Amino acid sequence: MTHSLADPTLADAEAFASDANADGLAVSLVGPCEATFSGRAHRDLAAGVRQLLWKPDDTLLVHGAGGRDPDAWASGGTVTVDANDGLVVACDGGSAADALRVRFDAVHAATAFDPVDADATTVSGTEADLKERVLADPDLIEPGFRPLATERETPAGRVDVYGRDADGTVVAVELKNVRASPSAASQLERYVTALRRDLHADAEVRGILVAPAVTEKTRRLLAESGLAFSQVSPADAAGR
Amino acid sequence: MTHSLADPTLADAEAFASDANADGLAVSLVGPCEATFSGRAHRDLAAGVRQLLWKPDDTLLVHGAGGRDPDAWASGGTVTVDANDGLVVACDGGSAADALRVRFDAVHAATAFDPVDADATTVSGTEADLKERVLADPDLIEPGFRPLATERETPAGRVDVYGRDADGTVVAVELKNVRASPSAASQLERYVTALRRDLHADAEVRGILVAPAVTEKTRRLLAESGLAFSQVSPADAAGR
DNA sequence: AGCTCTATGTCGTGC
DNA sequence: GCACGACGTAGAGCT
Repeated sequence: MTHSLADPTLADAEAFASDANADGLAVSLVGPCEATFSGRAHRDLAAGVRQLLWKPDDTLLVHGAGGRDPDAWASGGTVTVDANDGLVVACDGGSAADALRVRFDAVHAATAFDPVDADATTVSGTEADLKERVLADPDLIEPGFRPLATERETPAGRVDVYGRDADGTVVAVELKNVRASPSAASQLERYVTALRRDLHADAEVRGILVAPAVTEKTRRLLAESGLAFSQVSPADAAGR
Repeated sequence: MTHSLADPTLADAEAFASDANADGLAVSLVGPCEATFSGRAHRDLAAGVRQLLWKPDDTLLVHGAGGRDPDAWASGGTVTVDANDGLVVACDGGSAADALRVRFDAVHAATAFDPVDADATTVSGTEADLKERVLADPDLIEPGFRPLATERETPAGRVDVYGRDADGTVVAVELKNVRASPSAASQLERYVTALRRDLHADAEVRGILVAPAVTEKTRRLLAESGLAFSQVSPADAAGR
């Protein structure tokens, strides 16, 4: 399934890579290369040793020395390989004008393998879990709060949780499972304003930001807008 | 500089990887593995063939069949390798509670190489370029607009460009080099509100969103908030 | 270290 | 297919 070449000629590397891709395999090429990307932005990668990963879905990743993100990448286009002048792996970005071109002077190592699909990966602990948690125990948000709907539509977007507080006042809740930034405060304010407009002119609408924490500036923005903050962590059961 | 092993024993792979890392090299391991991540969220990768890239800065990337983003990753911690029970490459996330553990049943291919630094990469066509462009020719935003400051601080965050229009009215400009979403409108509204509060109570403050395009909902939100939109593309010279 | 914001963000979801 | 918002966002720039 997995096979490799050490120091292949460029012609051999070209055949190796295109055969592997035709077989639905992922290909890793390591060697000195330069690259350019042209699309929404422009990117130039000066000569240096990098790894190119060509996935079966025709995603190209060019990785250098550091960082989680590739130095250059392309996806959603058609990939071509050509060994006429160096080994050129190129991706024309399909509908977008994005184009990536990687040119290897030499290939030190080539590996092809049959990678597992993304559905072998499961994730938990996301905002969806936080929502489940507060719906199961609405008092976490505020004693007496009762949810009426989730993802309620407003002209300004969907409110995460919509309900009423102990006094029967309408409440819009915005959930964040990370420390909340100013954008979360203005997002909530947008919803509250839209709800006030949508309901009767004299309708009172409260807004509560639910998150494990807020930044200082965010706390101030909430206060200025008359919005509340309720501390709830996504995981632990000792909320509020 | 670049060297490889084909189908090494796990002990050999361990020695290969730790030696290479000690020499400041990047290491690629391909083979059947499973992995778990525990931190801000949880992630489980069922058994399957993947590529692990261990960069010299101790970033770990686990890539499967598709997508630009790794199936799992870790950075900012200490990486350890151990071949006692499978080949385990683990990263304790340092200050964060993030921990990634990858366990290989076998290693089909191992490659070590000396990757080029990120400073070999240059980028252009970003929002910074758009800012330069409108500062060089402020009439692109609106005839008569005159910039007074960039990144002006307000209690709600930094205004991209701050100036006055042809009538002398204060203007806050928010730049986007992509099609603008509702979040851009509320970001601009935050700044305008903060400026009105900061300046005299009777101060008039206008807000202009500068972007190549806006979505329909964004256009409506701008109108409701009394904010303007000015179409300027990051690249082409035919603005306004 | 903390905070704010950009990004070729990418990715999922709902229309 | 477009739009919208979350993301273990990552990464840069500034205080």
